[in-house]
Amino acid sequence: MAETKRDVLKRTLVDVAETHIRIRGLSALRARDVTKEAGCALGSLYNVFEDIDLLVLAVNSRTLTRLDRALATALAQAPAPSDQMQSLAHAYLTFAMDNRHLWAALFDHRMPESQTIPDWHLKEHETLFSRLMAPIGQLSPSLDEQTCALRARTIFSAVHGIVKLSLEDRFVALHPDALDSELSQMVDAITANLQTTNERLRS
Amino acid sequence: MAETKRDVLKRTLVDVAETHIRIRGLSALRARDVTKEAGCALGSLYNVFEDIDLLVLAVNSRTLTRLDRALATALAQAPAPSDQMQSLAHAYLTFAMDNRHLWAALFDHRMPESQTIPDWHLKEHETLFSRLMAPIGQLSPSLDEQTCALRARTIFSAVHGIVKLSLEDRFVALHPDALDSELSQMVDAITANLQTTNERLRS
DNA sequence: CCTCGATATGAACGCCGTTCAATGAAAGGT
DNA sequence: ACCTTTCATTGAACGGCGTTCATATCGAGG
Repeated sequence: MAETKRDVLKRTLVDVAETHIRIRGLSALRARDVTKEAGCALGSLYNVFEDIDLLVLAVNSRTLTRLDRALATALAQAPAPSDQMQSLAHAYLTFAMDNRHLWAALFDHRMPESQTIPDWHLKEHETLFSRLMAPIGQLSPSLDEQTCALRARTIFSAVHGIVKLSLEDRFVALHPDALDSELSQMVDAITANLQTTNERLRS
Repeated sequence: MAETKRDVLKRTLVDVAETHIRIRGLSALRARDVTKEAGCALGSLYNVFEDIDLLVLAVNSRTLTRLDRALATALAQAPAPSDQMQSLAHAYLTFAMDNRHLWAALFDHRMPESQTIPDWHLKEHETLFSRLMAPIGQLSPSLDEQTCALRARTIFSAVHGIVKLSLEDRFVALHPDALDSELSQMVDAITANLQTTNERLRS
């Protein structure tokens, strides 16, 4: 099936919105700006997307895909599981710094008034967590899959918290080297804990 | 100096806004709703606050005060530094769950267009971090004060990340017991790491 | 009782996301 | 070639938002 004109417009709108968010941030995104730059009428946006939030989700979907590729690369480049943990965390930090606004949009965007995020998009987020499961499983082979998934989510959240608060305007900016070293230290603590947990379970 | 009418109105507006955020969340806060419920005209809000963001900061300031008191209590109730770390983390989780919208507002609120957060409010946030410094200093006496403050910020961020992502609508809700146990595990990992760090530095 | 500075008011403004009647374009039938 | 039917496109208009400001109201001092 060929690409319809509708598909072309849809892609153009996502392209324009992505560029806007990358440069000016999510909070500066305006339906009028996007449609003007895409060369279509204001109303056309609503022929293609239900509302502007679904346009944002389309941009976030792209960002998640790129982020996941970065994590997969980081995973492949490290040999031992403890190296993989470090590699994943620092790849996450690097991606966040290189894509500040697009990455922030992943977590800052809110659906309006009790409208829920579509399932396909939630699953894209879960993919991020699951990247951690391989090294966790190797460091703690005694963990069953469900516990492993839970642990992956927790560790992701901790690393995410460190990166997020560091990059917010709310707080005094940290020296990049200090941030890097703090993150390494935290991942070390987590990795060591996974290993001792495994030893406790084996005995 | 007596409390002027202006002060009374100011307190009433913060009271009303606080209740609104507690019940309906920050994103549902409207200048018209607040002033109507406070029994004053729409414009009166702007005689007392520069804009609605400073009203939100006033509410957040109250929340930070209550949160800090909860952390101080948690700290006082635990004897050993490792217990204090656990106590602080769980007090944070409890406060977040008991004050979901007000607590979320602390981190979800954004100043408009490159306007910066006032210094007095930034300092209130820093107070939170510094609550961690006592137990960290005891677990790792070799750390100098600056490193200690840095570490406090990192550990706060990690715990915060776990609590924040768990309570977001974005992801599937976790069973409260599982969340509690994951948080304990993470704090254990961090505490153990602080101790081994200290031993490495002493040798 | 009047005067005048300070305070309170809410209609009006500009901007926002969203809607929808009107217009235009494309496809098919005769 | 022409009409008809269907569907996409358009942008003025709508309701809701934070914010402003000319005007009305108040209250203390003369």
